[in-house]
Amino acid sequence: MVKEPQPLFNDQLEIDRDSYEPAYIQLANILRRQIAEGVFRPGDQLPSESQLCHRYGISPMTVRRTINLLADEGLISTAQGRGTFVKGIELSEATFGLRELKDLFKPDQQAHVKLLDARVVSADERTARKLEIACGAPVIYIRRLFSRAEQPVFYHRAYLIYDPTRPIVEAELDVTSLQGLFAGGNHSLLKFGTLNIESTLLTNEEAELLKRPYPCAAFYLEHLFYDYDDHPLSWGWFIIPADCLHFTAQVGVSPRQAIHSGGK
Amino acid sequence: MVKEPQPLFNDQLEIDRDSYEPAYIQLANILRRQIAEGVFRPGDQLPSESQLCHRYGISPMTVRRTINLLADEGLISTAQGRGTFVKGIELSEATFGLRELKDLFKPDQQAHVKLLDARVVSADERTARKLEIACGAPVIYIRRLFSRAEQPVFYHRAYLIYDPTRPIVEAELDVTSLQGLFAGGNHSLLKFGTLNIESTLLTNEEAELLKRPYPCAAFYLEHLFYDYDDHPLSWGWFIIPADCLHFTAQVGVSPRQAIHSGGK
DNA sequence: AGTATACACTTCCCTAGGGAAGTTGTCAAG
DNA sequence: CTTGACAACTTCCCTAGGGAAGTGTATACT
Repeated sequence: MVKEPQPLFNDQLEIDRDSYEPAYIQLANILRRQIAEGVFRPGDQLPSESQLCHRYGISPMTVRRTINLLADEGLISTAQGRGTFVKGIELSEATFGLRELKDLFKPDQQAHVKLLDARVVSADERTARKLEIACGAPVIYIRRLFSRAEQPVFYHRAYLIYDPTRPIVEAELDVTSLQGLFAGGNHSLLKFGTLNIESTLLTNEEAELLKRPYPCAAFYLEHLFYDYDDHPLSWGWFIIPADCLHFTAQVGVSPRQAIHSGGK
Repeated sequence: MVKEPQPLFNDQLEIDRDSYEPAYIQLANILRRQIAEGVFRPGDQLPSESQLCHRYGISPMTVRRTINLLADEGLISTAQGRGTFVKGIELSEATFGLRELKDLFKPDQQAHVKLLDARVVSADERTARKLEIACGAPVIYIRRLFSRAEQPVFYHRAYLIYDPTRPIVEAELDVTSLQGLFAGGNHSLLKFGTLNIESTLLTNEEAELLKRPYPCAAFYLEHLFYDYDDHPLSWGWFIIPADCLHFTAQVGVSPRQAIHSGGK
């Protein structure tokens, strides 16, 4: 029985039904902050769903949704019949995305794409295996260099299925296709893709193109895209010098997460 | 108007109420497969929630849950008042995890940790800034080399807050702490952490320790952990040669995802 | 003592709606 | 022709439960 406290700065203890924020998000924020403040520590059991219902005066379905949300975030874990528990931070659960990379593609006045090559070649063994075609079959080969403010930012090589009946060629050659791939809104033929990130050294050719000294570290980002028939459509890779890109991730509850909305 | 087709292998068209699989997951699989098969293409509008209710004979709440699930996956997007639409694949939505890294830490007979250094030093400027302490204040410095089958796998350096009143020292020095950090189950003092991944060259010292030729590309994984008082506790970085680690991710609907359960 | 059962507890999934809020198209009034 | 009201959609959030399934404990029985 807590006596009605002063509504401190952002220190919510009850669900405000008149708020524009949904109840399930408000509850998520309350629990998140309690975990962040150490009210519940890793390994501790959280109040049961029915307890939370009574405590905050909301229906089970809404509580359930909050629990699912926090479980998705990796903050808590649930075990049927036992309870829900606070998880300790796990490095292996950290995830990072390609948002930093997306910024590189952002088109503005300073951005410039130079198409170095675009021709039909015959597939070598590695390309043929990736694209699931016969060795020696014709494929489209493109090379391009992306610069920003006269400074080379990354180098892209790709092999595309050669199929005159399809307009994929122009779409892929187009500068905007890449940018659309990152920014979304491209209603393309691509259904599925796999990505692979490695760390690598620039080759001499790459170092020259990217105007970097040798040796120079870089990210190697490989992509392989499939169409709606589950056939490979394009395979290629980006070479991005180390000074142009880095990835960040977080684990656990950040202080900011607990204060701001933090919804999905 | 499709005429009732033969129930092909795994080609579910209705919700099976006797299945062990929840209805919302079955519906997610149905929609996922329809998207994968091109029944709904990027940009297309999906049937409305009430239509799905009638079509599959389930309640709105269950449909809602499916929609949320697929939206979380990034497969569809919803717009209030307009409808729900199939999204094209977006590279910027790809997420990479650190599971590959977790495997490196997996302790077995072949794994071996060599503690190269563990002593108290005074913080230089960079360390002091990261750990939010005074320049010159004492900190614990540790260096260790992790090998597998006699082959060096990564090199770790870290600076820890020097606080004799806390047992963090032993916990961090312990080999298992690292592994626990990845595998979970550590109910530690750590509340929050930030990670930073870059591509780098091995220094001469690192190359020698890791038994790699120079030059050699590597991942640089920096970590900064905070305790429950929001004070930095440890700062350090892993150096992982390029041949020991790579990250993978997928975008769009993979054929397997559409067939298997794929629920969370 | 050891075993089986019942009970209290948990999470989990689901029903069958109602109402708020946003979008779009229609249609009448100006 | 333009504008504004309105209806018909949509997604979104929520209620107030019920039942299934898993877990742990206390109790009764062999």
